[in-house]
Amino acid sequence: MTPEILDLLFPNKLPTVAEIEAKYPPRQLPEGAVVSRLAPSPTGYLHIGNFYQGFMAERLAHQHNGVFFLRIEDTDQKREIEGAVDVVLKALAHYGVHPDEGSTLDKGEVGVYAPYTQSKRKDIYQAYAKELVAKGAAYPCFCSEEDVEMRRKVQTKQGLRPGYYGSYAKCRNLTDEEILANLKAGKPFCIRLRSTGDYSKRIVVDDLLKGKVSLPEYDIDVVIIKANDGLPTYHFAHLIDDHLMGTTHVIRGEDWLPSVPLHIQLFNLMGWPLPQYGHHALLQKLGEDGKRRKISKRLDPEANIAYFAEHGYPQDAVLEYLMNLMNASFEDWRKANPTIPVMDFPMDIHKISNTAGALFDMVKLNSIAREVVARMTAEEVYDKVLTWAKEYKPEFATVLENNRDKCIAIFNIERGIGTKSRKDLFKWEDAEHEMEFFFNRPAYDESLLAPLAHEDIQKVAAEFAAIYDPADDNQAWFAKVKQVAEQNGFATDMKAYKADPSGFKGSVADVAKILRVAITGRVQSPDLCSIMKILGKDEVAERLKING
RNA sequence: GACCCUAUCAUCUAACGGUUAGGAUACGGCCCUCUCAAGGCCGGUACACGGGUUCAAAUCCCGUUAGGGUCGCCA
Repeated sequence: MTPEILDLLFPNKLPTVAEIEAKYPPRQLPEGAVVSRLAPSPTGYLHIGNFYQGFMAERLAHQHNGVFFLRIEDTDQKREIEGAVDVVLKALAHYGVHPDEGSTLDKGEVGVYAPYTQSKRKDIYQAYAKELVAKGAAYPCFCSEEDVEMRRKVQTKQGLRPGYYGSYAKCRNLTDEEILANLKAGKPFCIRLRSTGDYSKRIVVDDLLKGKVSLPEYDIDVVIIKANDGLPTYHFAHLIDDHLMGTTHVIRGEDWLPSVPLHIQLFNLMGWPLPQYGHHALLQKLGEDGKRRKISKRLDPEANIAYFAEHGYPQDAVLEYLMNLMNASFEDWRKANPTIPVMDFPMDIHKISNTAGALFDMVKLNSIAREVVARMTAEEVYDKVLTWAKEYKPEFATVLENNRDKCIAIFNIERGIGTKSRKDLFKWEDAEHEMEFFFNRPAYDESLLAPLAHEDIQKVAAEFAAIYDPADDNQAWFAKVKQVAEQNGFATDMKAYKADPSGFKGSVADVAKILRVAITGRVQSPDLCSIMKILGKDEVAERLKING
């Protein structure tokens, strides 16, 4: 490769490889420290699988006194969306998954290996690519999209493995004269790796999560620098960045497993130490056809991590659910350590199940959310609901802010210690509906009380209102309910009622039902005594007035 | 089509050659009970199939089948 060609291929002034290596020296970290990363594409959307992967990587790094960084993989400019990086940053911040390096919401990019945005690292990739071309380890390819398309068609038709390899690698052996002619003719070109792999040979990789995997060597001359913008493809960017940034552990979805031989080839070509690879199974969903499939951006709203914030799932519920997917032993740990933050769980990378992808289970997530909320104090619930409402339901936020004490009292109803708590509220978007009758007098609907007689209902309500005292504790309150029951021919004792239903107008349960419907407008509610206390004597009396 | 990964209750999974195959969620029942939500107790359901290896297999090996993934100048 002549210097003339190299200069035509890479016309810009580039730093030398030595300069780059000097600028980004290896990390000085204690023995055994893990450096891992989350490397999303800025598509305006953080996929739950991506978040899952990042969370796993973050735990691994931060539990092994290492570094977790965020790198933005924006080498495909067609997919770029304004503000997309903020979407990622906000999601991570929301869950407390903190990168040590990379873009931040308020301080720009932090970290000594900056920039962490691939489009800003173009010169770095180009410098290495230039060196590879100079060495003959890579070459310019002038094949057009149509050429590539045609080749694939032919190969597929003949039942051959598609790809730019062997005799199908048309530009692999162009002479300098041919290259020069193409360049002078202004033909666009990409840079391809001159693969040294032999598809008939095998390579065994020791994957952190999969164990030993045997794969064919990679013989395709992949594109490393794209023609239209000179930016690298994923493979090349991964090589350069994870080398320079000192990544020790590459945690990613198993959809990357087939390209591991390529990545190993690349690292070997450069003479760089290999990172430890760990490929996790992909999160799945049950499709309409009853078959499993990847969680899909188009079909599944919960594929977007933002879904859970929008619906007011507690952060810890999502984290605990995902942690449970990583290490099933998390459940046992949680049971034994009900008050310790999820981030203190010792996640064990070797215990991540090496199975097919888990089906995303919303029901289980809900169940975990109930437990998470049950562990909170009423004040915590209030704060969380308010934070959610401010963002997604401003008018509800106003109600919450104007009635702080009342709301906390409401959230405190039947809030016991841990498992004994009420577990109906588990996502904040439901709070408004559950609290509605505290703020708006419900319409009285007697059909809910059928077949009780109107006069009985009226009398029960009136008599209870007359003796109701908010100072009563639960026992005293219930004694009065029983008293009213007795006065009106309702059984005070459920056993007696069940033994002889026809001997009474109904039971004490029916009396409570009358009160409940009048007070809340519903046939089901939390503890009625507590509700009445919060409403106060006057409001209770008002709601118990049943017109003739 | 080629290559790779995976296979235990409905779901997430435990088991790392010897267990009545364990737990959680879901489901059903009973108890508790002013309704609901809880809580307590109990219950049913699983080693994909076929061959080996072994005294012994869910576990190791091979095959079959099934599901998933990859085969882009997307990541």
